[in-house]
Amino acid sequence: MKEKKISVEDKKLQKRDAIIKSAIEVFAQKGFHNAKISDIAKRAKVADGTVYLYFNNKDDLMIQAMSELLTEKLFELKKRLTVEKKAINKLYRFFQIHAQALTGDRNVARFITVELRQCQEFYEKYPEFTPIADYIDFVEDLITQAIEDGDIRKEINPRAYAMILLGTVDFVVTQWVLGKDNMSLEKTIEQISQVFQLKTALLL
Amino acid sequence: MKEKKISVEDKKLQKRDAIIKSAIEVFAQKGFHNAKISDIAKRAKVADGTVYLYFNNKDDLMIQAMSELLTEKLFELKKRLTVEKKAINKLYRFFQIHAQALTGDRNVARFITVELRQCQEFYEKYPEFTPIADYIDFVEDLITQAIEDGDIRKEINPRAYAMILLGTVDFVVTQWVLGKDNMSLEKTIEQISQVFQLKTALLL
Amino acid sequence: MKEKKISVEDKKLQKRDAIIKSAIEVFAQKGFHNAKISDIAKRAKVADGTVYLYFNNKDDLMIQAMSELLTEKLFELKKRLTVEKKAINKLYRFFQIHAQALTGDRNVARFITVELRQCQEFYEKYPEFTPIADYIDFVEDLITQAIEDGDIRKEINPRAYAMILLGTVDFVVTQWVLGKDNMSLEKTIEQISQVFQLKTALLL
Amino acid sequence: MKEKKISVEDKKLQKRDAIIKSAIEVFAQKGFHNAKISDIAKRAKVADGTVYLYFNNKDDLMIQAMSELLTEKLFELKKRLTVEKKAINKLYRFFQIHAQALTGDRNVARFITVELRQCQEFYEKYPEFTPIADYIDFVEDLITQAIEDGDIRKEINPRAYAMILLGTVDFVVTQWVLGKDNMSLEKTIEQISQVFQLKTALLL
DNA sequence: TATGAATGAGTGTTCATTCAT
DNA sequence: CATGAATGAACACTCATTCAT
Repeated sequence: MKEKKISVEDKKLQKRDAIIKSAIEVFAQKGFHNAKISDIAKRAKVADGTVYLYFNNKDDLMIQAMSELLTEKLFELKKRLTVEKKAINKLYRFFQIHAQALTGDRNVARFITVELRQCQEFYEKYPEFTPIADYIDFVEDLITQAIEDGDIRKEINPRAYAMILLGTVDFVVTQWVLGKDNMSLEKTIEQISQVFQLKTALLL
Repeated sequence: MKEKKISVEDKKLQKRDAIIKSAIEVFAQKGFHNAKISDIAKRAKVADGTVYLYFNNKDDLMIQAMSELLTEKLFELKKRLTVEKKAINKLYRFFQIHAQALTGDRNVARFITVELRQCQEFYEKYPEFTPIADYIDFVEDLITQAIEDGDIRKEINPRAYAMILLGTVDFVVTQWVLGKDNMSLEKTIEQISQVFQLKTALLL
Repeated sequence: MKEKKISVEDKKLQKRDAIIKSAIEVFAQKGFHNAKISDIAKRAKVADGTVYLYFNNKDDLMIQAMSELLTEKLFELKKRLTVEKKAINKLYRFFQIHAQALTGDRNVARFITVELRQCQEFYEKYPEFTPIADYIDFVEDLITQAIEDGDIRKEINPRAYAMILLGTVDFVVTQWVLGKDNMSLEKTIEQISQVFQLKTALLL
Repeated sequence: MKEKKISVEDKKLQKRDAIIKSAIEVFAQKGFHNAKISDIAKRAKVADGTVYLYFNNKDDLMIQAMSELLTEKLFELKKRLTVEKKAINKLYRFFQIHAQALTGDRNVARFITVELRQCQEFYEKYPEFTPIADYIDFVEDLITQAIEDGDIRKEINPRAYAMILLGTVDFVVTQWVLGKDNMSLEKTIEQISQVFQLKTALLL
């Protein structure tokens, strides 16, 4: 009985996860407005109507898909950073790892850099939806720690520097996603990374 | 006679400009996909069909509106930078002026930071549409000059540094546009500017 | 269970048939270009979108409506001709029955004589759409048989004679449909029929 | 003065004729509904608005273009038939000449066989528009004369026989225009012509 | 007369959402 | 819970017609 119940709930979760997974893929490939619920349902192997058993509407699906994707990516990223002990080192690996994480899947990269923005409607409708805030907070914390460690000058504003780092990743990945940068992404990341390290070396 | 001719041509230009202006406003407020041609026409005080006398279709209107806006903004920006003689100074004023220019009109800011991205479709359909490339090139040139002037270390890759600068502006403005940054835009800009100047002081 | 299943499938067929029926009526009354999908949908008592569940587009609906109508009419016609044993008799009844069949429904008549032609676009787009070919083949076969029976002189080209017969029906019905023939359709048919019989009597 | 006046009127006529000529060409090529006034105007080298100085609207232009074309064709046809003295001979040459006249220009043929029909709207709106009636009357007269000459049996109804002849031409040309008849038009015409002559020989 | 820029009504088609089964 | 057939609102774009010049 118990097992059965669990199995039923598992099925529920499985179905919801399948839809989220499909949604991320389809939204990423086609963009929010060009993505069709029926495409997402088909890919998740459920009926169109089933999507509405788990999500209120297309907006809701988008928001939940994004939240989940970003949460997951941030979680993975944090895990990979545990190998570094010092905040300053975590910081400079963050840049590379974050960029490389996106490089692995152009669709996901597109989803995060492009789609995430176009949804002002969402931000207005759902003010609690603050997907990038967690990233900013995380990086800001690292910088604060590095300052406390004496690895970054205390004159530097942590939030400001966080935005420089995140903004740069975002911009570079966007240019790559939109296919407007002839330089290879990896090479660009490397060059920028060097600039940051040059500067930071001097910031000590 | 001559005046009449001019007046007719002026009217044409006025009408086209009015449509472009409306398009920028409506696209910025609603986003490309939610913007209706009839809204744009109404705001420009012309008939729906008139839009199609000046533009091939909605895509074309979007692209021309963007191109014109970006060209105009870049032109203004360059003009304002002429007061500075040294490249390094131009560079550090660029950041502030560019950000302030966007601050002046939230719609314009949203248009450039948000809409400009969502149009991967455009970039695929119209590869000749490279609106940000001019900005990157301009900043890159300034950096190259500053390096030649001996004001920035020659180890720094100009393109990489250009992307750091532009990416940061873009990110900050985006956060402001999407209403997710509680700090005032101006203050953020100021703080980031200081970080850059700190670094660059050390870059000498 | 079984009945339920059948009933569902029946409903589907009923809906498709209702749309085809409406399409024939509306296309016949207004002509292809002036017929609105919404008119057809309304008459079939379905939503506009429902039409697109059963047909790809307006062209497709037109082609399928025509095909179905012509197939059905030809089937009925053949059935009614079975009472005649000899090909020559079938042939001379064909003319009358075909004409009378059209007389029964001016809309159907108009559809077949008028709309069938205006669709050169269709013939170019969909070369496999050959609605009248079956009619010509059928009549040609009858004539060939009549020749073999010795009821029509072997000097007569079957295809040529088939076109005379079909062309005449078509023309007469067209004149009637377009309301340009004051003589009653029935009377005209009768008179022409006599001419054919006169001739054929002599053809023996 | 007088010459000038005439010249002005000539210009008027020239312009009107140019528009009619263009209309026939464009209507024939694209069909009534797909033909654009602007296409016709461009081909006639006048402004769009100029068309409306000579014709009330698109319908009117269509009707006048058709009338003029048919009148002209019938006039030419009658002239070519004057070489024959006997009605019966005129009759049997009519079939060939009429068909050949159409063969010369597939667009004109399409115009007459296809477009002429689809305009039930016209026939309803403008009952005085009876373009084919003249053809029927002409052929009917020839048959009546042939009967009077003793070349066709008096049992034959002239109107009925006229419709057989005209219907056959119409059908054959239509099949050719719509590209559904593999046999060459000329050959078909020849074969049908033989059938008629066979029969008529016996009608004496 | 002649022009052609401007108009705006008109429509095929899509797709998020619902609900009877 | 799950389905997927049905719905119908929404919208880009066309083009016959007008009218100020």
